[in-house]
Amino acid sequence: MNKIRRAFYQQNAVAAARGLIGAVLVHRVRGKEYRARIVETEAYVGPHDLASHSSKGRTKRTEIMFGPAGHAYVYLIYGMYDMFNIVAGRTGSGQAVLIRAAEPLGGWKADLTGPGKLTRALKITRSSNGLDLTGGRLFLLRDPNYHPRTKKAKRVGVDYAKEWKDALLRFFDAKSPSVSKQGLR
DNA sequence: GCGTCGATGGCA
DNA sequence: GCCATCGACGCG
Repeated sequence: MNKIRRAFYQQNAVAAARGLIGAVLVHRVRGKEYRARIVETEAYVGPHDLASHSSKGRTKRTEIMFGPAGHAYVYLIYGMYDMFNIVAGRTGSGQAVLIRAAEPLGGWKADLTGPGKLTRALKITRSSNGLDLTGGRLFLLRDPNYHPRTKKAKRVGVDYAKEWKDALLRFFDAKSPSVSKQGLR
């Protein structure tokens, strides 16, 4: 398995979100290594996408989304969950991919069937906001031997986003039992 | 197996 | 006053 390089993340968010289904997420923290296969993602395609945080413009929080691709965008939601995203596309385009669900690998048991549960189990927190994902701490691997059955659907929890709320920008592996609860449609 | 609701904090 | 969520409830 090869580490995913910056050129991959520099694709637009839709291509990156689709391409990350089946990839392996690796987090090395406090002497442990957690691995999980990504089975669900969502694309946030830029400031014109009313569901995207970048639609609020450049603020302290969204600044990272407008930076170079391949960096982590981690933010707090509902006062208690960290959401893990990957900045995508050209620098300044305000795109990102939300990692929504995964399956634990390597004999490790965990429930990763939702974006909040995933970050909690993998110990990904806001302290990793801005981290370069081409480094050795938090990164992704492409698995040439795994072939997901990728389907697309509406994004979850974005009913406020007007004409963008029904866009088919969520991708999931129909072979996986670990898609988030809201996920199977 | 559903729908509803409360927890909880950063942000604009 | 929102939220890119989750788990606990109450139902019958």
